[in-house]
Amino acid sequence: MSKDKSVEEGIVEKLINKSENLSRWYSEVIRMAKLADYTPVKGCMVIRPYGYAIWENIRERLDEKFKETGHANAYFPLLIPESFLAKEAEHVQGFAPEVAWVTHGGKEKLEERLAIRPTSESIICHMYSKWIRSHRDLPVLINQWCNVLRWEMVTRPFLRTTEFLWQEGHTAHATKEEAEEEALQMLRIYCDFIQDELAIPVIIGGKSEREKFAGALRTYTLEALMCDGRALQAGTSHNLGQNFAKAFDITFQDERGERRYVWQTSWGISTRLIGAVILTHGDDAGLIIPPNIAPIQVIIIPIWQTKTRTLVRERTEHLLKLLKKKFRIEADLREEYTPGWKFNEYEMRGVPLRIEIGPKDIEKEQVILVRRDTREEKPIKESELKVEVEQILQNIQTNLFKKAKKFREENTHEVRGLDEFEEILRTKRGFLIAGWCGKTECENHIREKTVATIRCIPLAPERRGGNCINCGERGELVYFAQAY
RNA sequence: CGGGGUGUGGCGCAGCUUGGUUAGCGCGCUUGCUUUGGGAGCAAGAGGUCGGAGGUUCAAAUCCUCUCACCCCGACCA
Repeated sequence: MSKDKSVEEGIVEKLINKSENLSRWYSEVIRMAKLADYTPVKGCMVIRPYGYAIWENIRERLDEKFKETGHANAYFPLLIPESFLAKEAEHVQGFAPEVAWVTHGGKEKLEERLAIRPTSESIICHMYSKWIRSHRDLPVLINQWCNVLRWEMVTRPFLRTTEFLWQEGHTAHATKEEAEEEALQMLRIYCDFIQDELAIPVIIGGKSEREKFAGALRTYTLEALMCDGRALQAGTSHNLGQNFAKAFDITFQDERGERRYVWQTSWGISTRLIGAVILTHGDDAGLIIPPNIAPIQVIIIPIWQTKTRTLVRERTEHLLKLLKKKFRIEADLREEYTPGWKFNEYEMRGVPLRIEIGPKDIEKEQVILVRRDTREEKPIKESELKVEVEQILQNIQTNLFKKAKKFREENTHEVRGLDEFEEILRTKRGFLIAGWCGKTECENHIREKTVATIRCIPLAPERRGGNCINCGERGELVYFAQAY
């Protein structure tokens, strides 16, 4: 918030413009909209009821899709013995810098340190090795919703916190093909979910060797472009191959009685998605939450005078009752705030649709609908309200997606030379499509020179083939970007 | 982890350079009355050991040392 302006106008609780200072806008809007708050512990935020309701909606809708595809929820412990974590070499190495340790129980020093889970592969694999004996035990399709802890240098609410909430799926299969199919299936589920429910367009594809999950055979990713032109990983799905099976000795007897290692996957999304929603859809007035996950989809603001209060209140309560079964709807009947104040408040908090009702509307048997994304206002007859609200919410949902997609398209550049590559990164950022030969040394070189990394090797490229932007050798077209 | 910045009632800040009475201001909050179609008005109130610890001094929000947190810009990660 600019100091001079606030002093002049005598307004303080006014949000900074999104375009003026994105970082500041981001933290202010989170605080002002009561999504989350800071705590005395670095990197550990409180997710407040309004923010948590978004998470609950995300969880509910995704959980349903997991169940539809045969997965069951379970819960594994928070603490993991050090020796478990150490079993898969690449895995430990990958996570070592960000693991927090429990060293004491009360006053007793522990014989073996316990890691606070940064992810649960190791403890889950340990259990799988006990549970899996026969091909008849397969596949194992388990998911858990939990918290994990990663000791981060730099933290930001939702986008990178020390503790965060997520979901991690862990599956074991008899064949390589089945595991690969599972990893891809979950990638598609995430993709549909993020695009349809969160209205965020994503590019799906594989990670390079350098960027893949520590211990995985292959990592698939969903990459979204944020409004500052940087890429955010919105979810991942790993084909773990037999790496963990070998480290944890997870074997089964096949139909011919032969002992074989299982093939595994793991996949996850986190509360980071809420950060992606905030950055993708918000504007100068505050949040815009896609209707499908909005805690409040519709807010009714009554407009009354002393003489008309009872009348308007009755109409409001009637409307509320009428729409409550179908929508997540609330009415703000507080008398101590003016309608104008409430308009701003609910816009800031990202409620997709507002219904205004006052004496003039009651006379005409109508209400005023105002949508958050376009601010378009229109009077609607009460008899058509239910249908209209549903249509507008749906329209907002698709409009948000279209807008975000348009932004992504405008900020995706195909480049041929490193100079052009650098120039675009320096000025406008965004996704850069360029050829890459597949060698890590070229990847590293590009990264050192330009700060961009390979975000994604697309599964469905528009065109195949391209010469490596670094060495010129024949390769594939991949997405580069500066990462969050 | 490097470079820069900020910590003063709930929020945003002033005061600090040049130590000196009861630490101010705006918003918010409480109570009352009047208001209410885009952030209402008046009146009366409540709320602060100045991020923390040490030091200098007759005297510290102010000077010094250390520390913690947060923000911004970079290197690593969902």
